[in-house]
Amino acid sequence: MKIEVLTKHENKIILNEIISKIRDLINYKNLEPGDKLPSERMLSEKFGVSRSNVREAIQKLEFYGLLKSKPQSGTFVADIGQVALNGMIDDIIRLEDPEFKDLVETRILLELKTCRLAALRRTDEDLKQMEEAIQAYEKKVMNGEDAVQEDLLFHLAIAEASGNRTMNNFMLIITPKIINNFEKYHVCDKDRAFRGIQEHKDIYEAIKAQDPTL
Amino acid sequence: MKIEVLTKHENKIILNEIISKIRDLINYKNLEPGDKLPSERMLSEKFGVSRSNVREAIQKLEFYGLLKSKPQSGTFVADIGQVALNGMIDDIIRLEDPEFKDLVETRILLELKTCRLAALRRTDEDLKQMEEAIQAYEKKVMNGEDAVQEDLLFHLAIAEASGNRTMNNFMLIITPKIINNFEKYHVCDKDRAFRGIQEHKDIYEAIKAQDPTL
DNA sequence: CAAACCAATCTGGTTTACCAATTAATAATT
DNA sequence: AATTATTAATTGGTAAACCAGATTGGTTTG
Repeated sequence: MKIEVLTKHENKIILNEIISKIRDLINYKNLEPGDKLPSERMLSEKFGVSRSNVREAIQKLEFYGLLKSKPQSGTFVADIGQVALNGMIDDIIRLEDPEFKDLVETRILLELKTCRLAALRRTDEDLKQMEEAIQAYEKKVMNGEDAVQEDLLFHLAIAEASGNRTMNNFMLIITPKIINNFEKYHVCDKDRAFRGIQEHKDIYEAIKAQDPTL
Repeated sequence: MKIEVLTKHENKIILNEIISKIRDLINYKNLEPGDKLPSERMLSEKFGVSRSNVREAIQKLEFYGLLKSKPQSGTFVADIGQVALNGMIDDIIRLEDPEFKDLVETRILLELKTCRLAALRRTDEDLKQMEEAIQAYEKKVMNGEDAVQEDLLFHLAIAEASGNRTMNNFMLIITPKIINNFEKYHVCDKDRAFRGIQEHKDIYEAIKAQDPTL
């Protein structure tokens, strides 16, 4: 078989095609939750693609909880009905890379919520971490240096203190994407950074006092 | 080399170990944003693990936007400073699977927000999708059947109508996990399902009227 | 007749070998 | 000596080979 190196985009296209074909197969064969998919080898042959690609597609669907593969056994349809499975796969295929405004919008939403949760649930250990992050931030700003990283770490510390692992994970996913887009525009002026110090301290005090009214 | 089949958990452990070693290496070598990491082969040799494992670790860090690998060229540190990079990697390693309450908490937060956004931004096409989802839901409930899937699709339709790809993606990630945990307890009784119909219709009308006060 | 056993086969996971694009080093040319 | 051509080595990606656990159908045994 001819070996070819694909770009990230091309790879995404054929990945979606395979996912789409897997969906069609599940429908055509009327596979129900718990049923076994054909083996990766058979799928790769049937679809005319390499097993690596089939594995990639399966792993993606597994990430979204639609399939479940067991070692030395097979890949199985998750405990989700056909209707939901079709809807979700369509959504997954349709899903494109997020725009910057989507990221910011989501980040604001998550930060508000994690702050409130952190105020209710923070441990002393969490407080200590946040305190360190603030001090690092303040030090950088006072020296006139860029403190985007320290700012970020403070917010991640809050997310961790919220005790909600899902939101913490989402914050981790969002943050670097924001940073990358952020640095392009370089929005952070000096005044903003100085105001940031007081803001951070206010948030810290509120969380310390366990007062969720931010 | 001895071949060994690992459980998902064991695999996760060694993955985190490799990630941790990559972080140490970046610190030790003082790699800055844009600098190139040693090749996958060298890393696998240095760490005493297989290249597959190294690739897995790199892909995970790439998912979180900390590394960037270019075909036939190398793997590079993303445009994120050392401080942030260390903080994020520590967070990623520490991150564990979410608990059920975390999922529900996040889902509620996202649904409220996506509803509000959908009310502001929905297109006619979105409305049509939502309408279909409601009808399917109503039909199932009226027949006394389980309608969890249709309920789910309605909420996903809202997420899509919100126009925020990040939140849409997050909803996709959360939903199946919720379903799996949900069906264990089987919380959905008949009365709740019937009330759901009216609730859905109310939400639909509010979004149709572009009124974000849900 | 049912249960236990066994070997052949199948499966997802893992390692190995190989590919082509890229990069560096070297040679050739002006 | 500087610049361009050319060759060799390196790299992430991909396909193929291999592994051991699981499955299955048939056989034997109680």
